[in-house]
Amino acid sequence: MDHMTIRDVANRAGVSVTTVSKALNNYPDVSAETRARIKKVAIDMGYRPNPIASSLVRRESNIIGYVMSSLQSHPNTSILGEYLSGVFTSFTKTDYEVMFLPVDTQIQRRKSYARFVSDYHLAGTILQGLRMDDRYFVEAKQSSTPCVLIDIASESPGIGSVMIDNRAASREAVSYLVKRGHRRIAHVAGLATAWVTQARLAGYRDALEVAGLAFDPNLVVYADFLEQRAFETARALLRHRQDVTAIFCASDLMAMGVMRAARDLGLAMPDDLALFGFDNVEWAGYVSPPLSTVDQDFHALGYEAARLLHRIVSGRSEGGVQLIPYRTILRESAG
Amino acid sequence: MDHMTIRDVANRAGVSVTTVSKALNNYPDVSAETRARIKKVAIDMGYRPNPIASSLVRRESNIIGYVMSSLQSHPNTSILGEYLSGVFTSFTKTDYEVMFLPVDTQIQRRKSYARFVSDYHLAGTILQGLRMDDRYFVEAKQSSTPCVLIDIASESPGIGSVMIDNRAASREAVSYLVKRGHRRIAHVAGLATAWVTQARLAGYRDALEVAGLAFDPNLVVYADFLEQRAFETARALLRHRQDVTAIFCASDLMAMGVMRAARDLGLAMPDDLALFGFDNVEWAGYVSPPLSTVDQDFHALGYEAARLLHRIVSGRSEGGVQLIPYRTILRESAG
DNA sequence: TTGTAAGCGTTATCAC
DNA sequence: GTGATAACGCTTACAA
Repeated sequence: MDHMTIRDVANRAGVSVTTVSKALNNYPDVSAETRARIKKVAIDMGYRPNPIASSLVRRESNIIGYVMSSLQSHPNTSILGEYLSGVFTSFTKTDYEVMFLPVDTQIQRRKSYARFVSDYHLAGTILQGLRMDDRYFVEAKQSSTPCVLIDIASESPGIGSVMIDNRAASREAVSYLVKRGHRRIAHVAGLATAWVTQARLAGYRDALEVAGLAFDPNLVVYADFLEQRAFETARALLRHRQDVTAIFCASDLMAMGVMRAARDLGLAMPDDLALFGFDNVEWAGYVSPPLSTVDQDFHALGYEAARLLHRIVSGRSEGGVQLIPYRTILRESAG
Repeated sequence: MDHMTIRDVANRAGVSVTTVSKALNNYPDVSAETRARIKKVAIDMGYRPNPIASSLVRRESNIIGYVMSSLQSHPNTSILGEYLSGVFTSFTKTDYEVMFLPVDTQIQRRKSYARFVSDYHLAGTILQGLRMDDRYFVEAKQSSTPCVLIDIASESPGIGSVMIDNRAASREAVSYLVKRGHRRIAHVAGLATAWVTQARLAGYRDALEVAGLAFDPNLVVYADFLEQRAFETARALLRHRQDVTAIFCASDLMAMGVMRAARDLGLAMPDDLALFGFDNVEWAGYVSPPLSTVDQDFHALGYEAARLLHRIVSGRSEGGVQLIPYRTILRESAG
């Protein structure tokens, strides 16, 4: 016998398959006594229900989809492991499995989001790394399958969002630079189509406004979260605008590019140029000078995303935006 | 109608379900004409076979499992995205989906490898980041389900392995240090239970032997692939053994720890201490001094692992060890 | 070459 | 409370 089926359990327990199914799924219309006996038999036999057969008839699986964009080109892949770790830590209490659905221009998927979801009757999805203009993001919003977005705030009902308060975090970082006496603070922004890019830019402007400093559009450059582009744009900026004494970067990796540019131009850090990053990636404290940054707990983001999704799936939540705590990390780079 | 079934196609095409199934699965006993007609109808209707129903009867799914260890604590998670990207790029030509099976002491999975595989009738698995003493590694070897190991060489028949030639790569790196005149070269090794740790250590010894240098066990320390442990062990080593002028690290992250130790002790790099890393992670060229290292193409590793698995699953390969090219990257840290 | 019918292992419906 | 029976959507002997 390859593996036990519900029939085997039924035979052994001397009841019908129906009763076994009901007992194991905790239906109310089974006597406590029978239920206990059946459960014992099932455990003794090492019976495990076949999730595929179950999915077929229930038209819903216990699989959730982890949709992620830019697997290949995105520089912050180091974070992926943390996200996933959080997701699994959360799901370890449940019986969910996680299926992977990468969305990448490189990896041309034939399947649409809708098809992926319906093919496997996914219970829900978590979407991470998507940009505002991603096809899958639009599809997910229209789909009736529960989903939780990481790092995108969505007003749509029934959709969950998990993120830190990017705007407040950015405001804090830039305010710190202001407090250190900087008056010309540039901002190396990320990818324009990323939701967080807008939020962090807004926080940057907030801080300037609070300090009574004028916002200068020329001091904002977009480097698409790429080290090389940050290097290039920052170098160009620092060459033309020697009044700039501090830079707030929307990611640590871009901060690396700025550091490289500073080195290239012979600027000492933090004396000639103060720097603030974002993310607090694993090596942020090891570069020289150690990088001041905003710590995001990616594990917690993944954990809460999974938890929220689970609540939505089981009807215990309506979705909405959930904020995760962040921390401002002060190291030498910001002076 | 929620979604098309094979019946709808059969009705529309004026044939039986059986014939549709045969036509769509390219069975020989269907006339070319009927097959063409059926396929056209299916496409016109936007029909997609239900993989769950198919799996139930075929007792095999088109899902492969991506088993990975140490999701949380492992420092090299930055590499995960590259691996996955490669896997998906390879599978994009097929109809496989990827299910995630993290194995972590933190994330206590109730399921065994065998159960995971049989519950979903996985077509095969890719195992990455496992250690030699991992329970799942042992189980996978015993299982009859095809699997491919990344970074573990296995002699078992029917099992595939994909990796770079770690031993040769290490020998090359250390030989370079020898060529630069170093005579006392230490080795910061990784986790003792990782397969690559042994291979890299062997390459280190090879290089010493070729150069006629004595192997000194005291010059080998294990830092478990952790930055902090590398920092501590390297600092202790460098304090007691001031004759050491070069260090070969089994990972770039550990090399960061060594850099920190050198800074701590006031050693200039590469003049007082030359350094060689391993992996060529994204930021390896951005630290100061830029790190000499061994470039692993993690994307290619993932790609080839998936390709090999696909060949094994379809009976076109027996498994075996497949080596991926690597490159030695010389930067300032090695002098 | 095509179709009939019997499953795959569950859950849902509705009698008893 | 419990149990036949009919699905779920597909594949596959076996007939025709």
